[in-house]
Amino acid sequence: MFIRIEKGSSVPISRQIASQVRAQCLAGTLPAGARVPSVRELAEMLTVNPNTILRVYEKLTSEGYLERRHGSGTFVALKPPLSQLNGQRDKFEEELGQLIRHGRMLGLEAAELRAAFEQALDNANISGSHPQESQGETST
Amino acid sequence: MFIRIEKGSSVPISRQIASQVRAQCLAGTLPAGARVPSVRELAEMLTVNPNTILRVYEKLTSEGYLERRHGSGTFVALKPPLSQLNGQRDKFEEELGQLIRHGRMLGLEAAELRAAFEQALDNANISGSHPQESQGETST
Amino acid sequence: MFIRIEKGSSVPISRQIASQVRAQCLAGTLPAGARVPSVRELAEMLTVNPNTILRVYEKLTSEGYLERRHGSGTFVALKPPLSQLNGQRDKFEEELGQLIRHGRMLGLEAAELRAAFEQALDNANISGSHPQESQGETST
Amino acid sequence: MFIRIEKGSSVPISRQIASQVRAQCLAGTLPAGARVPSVRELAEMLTVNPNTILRVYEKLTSEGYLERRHGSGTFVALKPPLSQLNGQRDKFEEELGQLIRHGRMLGLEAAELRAAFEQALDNANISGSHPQESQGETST
DNA sequence: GTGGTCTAGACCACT
DNA sequence: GTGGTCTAGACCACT
Repeated sequence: MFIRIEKGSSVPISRQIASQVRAQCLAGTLPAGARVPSVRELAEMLTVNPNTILRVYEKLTSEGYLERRHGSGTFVALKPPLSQLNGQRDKFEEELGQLIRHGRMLGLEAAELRAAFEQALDNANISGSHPQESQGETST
Repeated sequence: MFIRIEKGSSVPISRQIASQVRAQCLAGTLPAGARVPSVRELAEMLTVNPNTILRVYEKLTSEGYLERRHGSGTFVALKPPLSQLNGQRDKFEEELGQLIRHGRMLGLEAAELRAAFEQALDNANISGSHPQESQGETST
Repeated sequence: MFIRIEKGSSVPISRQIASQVRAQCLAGTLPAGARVPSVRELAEMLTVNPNTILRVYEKLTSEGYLERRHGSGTFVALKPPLSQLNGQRDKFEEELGQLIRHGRMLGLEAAELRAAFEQALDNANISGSHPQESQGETST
Repeated sequence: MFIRIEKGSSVPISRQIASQVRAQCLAGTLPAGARVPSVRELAEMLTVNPNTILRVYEKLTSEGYLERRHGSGTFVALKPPLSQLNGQRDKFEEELGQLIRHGRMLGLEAAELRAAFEQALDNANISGSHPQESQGETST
């Protein structure tokens, strides 16, 4: 399981972890039935208080994403709440909208915002062709 | 002054307001010396408790964005901390990166992310030419 | 932490508390890193509303005197703004000057002012030798 | 009438003026029956809003310090509330005590406080002999 | 009218 | 337990 924590962020660590686990369950990156790290393992991996991880697992279990099997570990639910995928994506779009409005308020132009977006896409390690570039490549 | 509050958001109202005012001060949308709505006015406009607004104004004053003049109102500081503009933009890019990684985790492809981004740009009322469209323009 | 509130004073409670905490941070009476009472504790100790204490802690945090750690308490900043010590002392002298001019306007003579001053020093629990007394000491 | 305003002070201008006028009435520096400057004159002298002066005069009149005679001006009351002199002096001592405790909290030693006090006395233009100096002079 | 201070109390998030 | 956010409302001070 890959989790990335932004320690400086104003978003609480527990939420950062929870939303990333949720996303990976919904996207299938964490396949149904897969075992996730134990509370202690993940706590150590992220250098976070084990209690924090415990709360996150508890919450995600109550939400139907995970299943805790006493003595054997924590697993991605066999039937994760896939119905929530669209809701999560809607929320994603909503947040993207807010963030872009914020960028606009900071005086960033459409072109600058696009540049930042493509940069961020690259950093997120997505290869997919970029419109401008592919256009240039093919037409030239 | 234009402020948009997302009441459902997990980001506290006060922070939403604060970051929007900060951005507008830095971008010059709120020019130095301009009077901002009174605590009560803004509270009414946003249907938020006046105390919440007061706290925001207090914080922004301590940060150097605003100036409160007893009995006459609250104003954009004559010398707003413009030096923070770049820091704010860096923070914006950082947040954009986080959000896009989140979208990726939700299984969204680069193309889908781009579509969502352009949609959000449109909604943010930015006309600037879109790559796809510019293609159309050149081809015509 | 020792705080003394003059409830009858025209100086708001919150400012009285703030200036005393500031002074103790600068003088080292409250050593860097030390834990200060929780919002609720101090509120109870001083029989003041917790919100008032919270505001004070917020302000002092923004000024760099304190650090709040969510869930674990409030602490004297590791690097308190010692640079402000001289400024605070200058302010002290300025206020002393104002007060003494006021005493003069009330018709108090230099001798009376000195008597009041020595009395106040005694009450402030300072042993340091008094001019008059030291005279006695040297003469004995 | 001599009034000194500290514009940077956190004490409102109106209170600074009021307390100085009160003190001068009680001390007799402003003798009973004496005419004080008109609202406009004083406002101009102190470059303060006339409304502020008006409020001060109103307040002091209601307290018995001044008398306003329509068409001819404002005067020190023929029978100013001298009974308040002791109360004002008590208040002065109380404030002196608070201030000295504050100085102590700032880490100032008794000797430093005394030096500041004598300095302030000098600045307040009081000649009265200083204990230390006079002692030194005579004994040496 | 403006902002400033303070109380009271609810509910949430974090360790 | 800790701090964080928010509401509701009183009363004061300043222009």
